[in-house]
Amino acid sequence: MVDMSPRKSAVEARGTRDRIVARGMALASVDGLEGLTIGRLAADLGMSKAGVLGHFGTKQALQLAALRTASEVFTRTVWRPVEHLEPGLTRLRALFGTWADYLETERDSFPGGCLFTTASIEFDARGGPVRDFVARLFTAWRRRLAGEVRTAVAHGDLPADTDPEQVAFEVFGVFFALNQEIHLFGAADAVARTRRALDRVLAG
Amino acid sequence: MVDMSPRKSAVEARGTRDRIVARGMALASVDGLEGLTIGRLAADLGMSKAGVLGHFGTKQALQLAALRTASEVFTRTVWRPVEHLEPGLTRLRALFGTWADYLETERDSFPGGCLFTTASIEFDARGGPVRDFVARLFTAWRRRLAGEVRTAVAHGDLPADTDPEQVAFEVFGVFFALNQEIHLFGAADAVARTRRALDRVLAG
DNA sequence: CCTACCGATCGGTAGG
DNA sequence: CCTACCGATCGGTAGG
Repeated sequence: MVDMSPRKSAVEARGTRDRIVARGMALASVDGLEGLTIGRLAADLGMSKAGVLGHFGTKQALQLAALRTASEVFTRTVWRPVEHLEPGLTRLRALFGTWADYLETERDSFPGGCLFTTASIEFDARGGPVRDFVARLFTAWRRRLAGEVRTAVAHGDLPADTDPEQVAFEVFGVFFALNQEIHLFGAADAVARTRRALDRVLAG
Repeated sequence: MVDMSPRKSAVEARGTRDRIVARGMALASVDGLEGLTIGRLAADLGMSKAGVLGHFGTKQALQLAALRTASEVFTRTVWRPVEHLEPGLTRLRALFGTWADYLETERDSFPGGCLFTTASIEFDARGGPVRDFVARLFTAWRRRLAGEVRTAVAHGDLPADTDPEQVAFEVFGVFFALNQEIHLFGAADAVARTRRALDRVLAG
């Protein structure tokens, strides 16, 4: 571990780094991970550019740090609260609820909308570590969601001929639509529409 | 009409403008409408920056021109081919086909994926004319799609209690998911998944 | 963690 | 449609 400053302790440096990442997530949510510039981030935080960049080395490392932390927020606010629930349809529906809440209420962390959706659109036609990381996140969550569906089928909560991957594909589509509804249209009835859409996906 | 060049006729200038817009659409599809820079566009076309910008005046006008032309491509390749078909479920299903084809095969025009989806994500947390134009496009297409659903209901092709706006919301979600499937994942079975998803949306 | 700096590129303009 | 240029900002580095 390299001490980044002669003036701040390791604990203080860690706190500064966390503040940078948190602000970076919010800025990237609005302007994209490329639109997230070191200069604006520094000005926002009252720091020098070198002070910001010193914690990461490169812009790409900062982008990856923002995505990694955002994925921890997602895990904490969407997956974790339903982990203790009874496996099957109960947990699946609860998951849909925390997911919709995440898109609706995480305005402080992601004022410009879901950072993963933004990053997916922004990097899907490029190569490199950021694109790979985004693809891995979506793949992992798709797989996990399909697993929840499979469990619900095994419990007899959903028809035996349900295709878990197909359901997962459709559920992601619904949440993409919800994200647009909230941020492009500012629609008030977005969550009601989403709930109906998800019910239909499950009804098969 | 102001002649932009002492050396090119108005017809030639128009052709140049068209080439700029076509290349701009492709670049914006990959790097976004902000990532579309005058300098790269000029270098790509073997022109000077001033030569490019002279046709539009500002970058924002170029962005709007790219979106407007892209919307004409969309109308020509998605809506127009089904206009002559029998109104109702037949036309609706044909529309889904041209739409999926547009996402799958318009790789020359939009190598980085659907420009409207990109623009929606990129501008949804901002103000200004570009955001407004994108929102108007989506609103118009949502309304038109809902109208097709309403027609299908009126023809007895879909249940009387079908909610056309709800169906339109879900259909857009499916196409967002298809766009990701193609460009982030490069998935081969994306169209089959999409067809199944759309069937389920219509089955209600 | 800062100041001071680097070359490259940004959107845009003047003038022809 | 071009050359030549503007101030601002980009990511990043040197050195402390």
